[in-house]
Amino acid sequence: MRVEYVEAVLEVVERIPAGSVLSYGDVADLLGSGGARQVGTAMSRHGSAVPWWRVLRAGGHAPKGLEAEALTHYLQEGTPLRGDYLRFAGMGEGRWRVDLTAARWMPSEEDLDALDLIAEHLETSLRKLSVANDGMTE
DNA sequence: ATTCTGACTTGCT
DNA sequence: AAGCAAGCCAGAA
Repeated sequence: MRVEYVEAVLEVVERIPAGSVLSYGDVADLLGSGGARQVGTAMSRHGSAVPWWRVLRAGGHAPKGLEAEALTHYLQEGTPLRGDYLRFAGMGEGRWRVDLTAARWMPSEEDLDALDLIAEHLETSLRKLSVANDGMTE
């Protein structure tokens, strides 16, 4: 996975405001490159320095293995949740999910501009590399 | 080229 | 809610 891709993913995640979230697939769509799995891989390996809990599965479940820690962040940020999170909030246990329809980030116009810029930059740098590789192959 | 492996997704039981 | 199968995209062996 190219560093340009990882950086683009992280830039997008950093723009998600507290209390909002995006699914892995959402991020991939915004980038216009790769898929949900790629975003997941990038976050798994390089996401520790950004608000990683704001990117999660399409069904509203937090990233595998990080549910407890994610829940504390959701409670702090007031992220819309569904389920029995109240009862076990302290331990991060119980059945709960982020209410994606309510919590999904709706970027403002300027945010959209910034996101477009990120996607565009990513596209051009990836294109350059593929051209360079074609040259090598021949 | 083939197979396996993922912080994935969608549809169906 | 939980499990499964398929489809998905990329990297590694």
